[in-house]
Amino acid sequence: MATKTKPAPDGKRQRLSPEDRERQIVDGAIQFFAEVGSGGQTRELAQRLGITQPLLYRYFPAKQDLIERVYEEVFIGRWKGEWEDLISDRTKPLRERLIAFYEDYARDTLTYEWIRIYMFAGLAGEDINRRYIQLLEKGLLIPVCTEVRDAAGAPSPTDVAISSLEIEAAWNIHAAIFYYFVRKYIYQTPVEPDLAAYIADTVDRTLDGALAITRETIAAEQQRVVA
Amino acid sequence: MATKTKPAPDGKRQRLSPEDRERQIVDGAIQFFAEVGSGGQTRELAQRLGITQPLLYRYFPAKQDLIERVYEEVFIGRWKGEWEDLISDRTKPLRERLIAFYEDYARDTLTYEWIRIYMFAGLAGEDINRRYIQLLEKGLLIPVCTEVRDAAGAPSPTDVAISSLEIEAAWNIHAAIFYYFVRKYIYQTPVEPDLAAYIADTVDRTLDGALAITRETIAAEQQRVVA
DNA sequence: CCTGCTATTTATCGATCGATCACCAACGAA
DNA sequence: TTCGTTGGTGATCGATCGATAAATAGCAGG
Repeated sequence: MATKTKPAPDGKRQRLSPEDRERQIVDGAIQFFAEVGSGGQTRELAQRLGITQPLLYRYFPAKQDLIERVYEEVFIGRWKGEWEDLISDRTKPLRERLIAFYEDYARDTLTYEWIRIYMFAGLAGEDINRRYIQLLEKGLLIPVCTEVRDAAGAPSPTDVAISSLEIEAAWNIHAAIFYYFVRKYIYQTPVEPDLAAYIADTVDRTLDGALAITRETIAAEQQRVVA
Repeated sequence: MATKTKPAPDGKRQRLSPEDRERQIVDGAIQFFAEVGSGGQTRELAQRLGITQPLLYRYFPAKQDLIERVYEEVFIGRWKGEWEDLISDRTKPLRERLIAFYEDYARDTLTYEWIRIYMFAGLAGEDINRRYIQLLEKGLLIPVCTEVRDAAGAPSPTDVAISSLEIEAAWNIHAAIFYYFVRKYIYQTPVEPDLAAYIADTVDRTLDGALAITRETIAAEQQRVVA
């Protein structure tokens, strides 16, 4: 991910293979657009890469194409299908699974570049955010709700559909972790330095709430069925 | 707040008092910059206001001055000192106080314009966010921690200093509410439509966690004192 | 109705930005 | 060494943007 860009040793031009150059441009663009947003100037990006601005247009016919490549690489490329298995692995306590997941997720996804590009894209009205949220619901929130049901001794979602408040409870856990990185990388404010402790404590605090709301949902449901 | 802008009834120019025109420009700028960010063009802002672009420069010598006026108006202007009293009013249960506060806070502060301008400003590296967070810590997070201490039957902060994990627990509550509006106004994704129910449920879920971490903090502290 | 003040517009400057094109030079094949 | 392919650069175009200055028009006071 971190391609070391030599700033053209002397004044000479350096000729790279198209694959290497493209990689270098995309990596540089991720850093650059994370810093200043997709409104950043192609000339400044080129300067940081140690190349001239027209060269960008040899690899990407328009600036927008480069931006979309960045979105693709950052958002779609970093999702791991195995996370769903990790969440659903009932040989370990749910608490431990959530902590393990969020430590992994924070390392792979909740980085400086990811958080900032994600927020820039959201503000720009890109639909990449909505696409990602669909991925998140299907691959994380619903599995979490399913496991919370199990941990609460409640019926599985195949018997009683997941309520919107249960999804919101899963969002609460996610929001608490996510917002930590918003504070760190967007507001650039000091945060609790021990990330592992923060994740563990936050999961502890928010998971109990999710278990409670699930029990309430099920109790209300059973009340409804009886009536 | 919502100044009705007549788009110049016919082609004629309309002459307003400086106060009215300035108010109209600032209100329009809040809407406009919330939508597109402070990078939005002065010509487009002027067009939306039904005035010409140079007129903006009669009221604000530079674009940056208008932007800072918007920050001032939105962030500093909307904070209510009475919120701290509401949080600290021990004649009502803490749960009810928090719900009442967040309903008020959501109505006054967590609006489309506020959330978006706040996030745009954060990404732009403005220090307005850090200033606001200082306000938030002093006027909300610390008072909440203080009340959580009381509700948990724990010593007051004057006896045992508030730990960073307790502050983070207060942040968890705040993040859960805040992120709901990020989803609504930045990602523009469907959210639970019943805001009052969402706030009440979220406070219920996150407050118990905060009480628990406070009890743990105090227990660890007392352990330390004994040893 | 006239006159002076000033809110508002018209016209335009200089800088910047995305994009294009003709030209240059690095490297492999012969 | 020569030469062709192609990665890379210099120069520049047209559009856009913040900002300025001169011209215009609405309105109050006489």
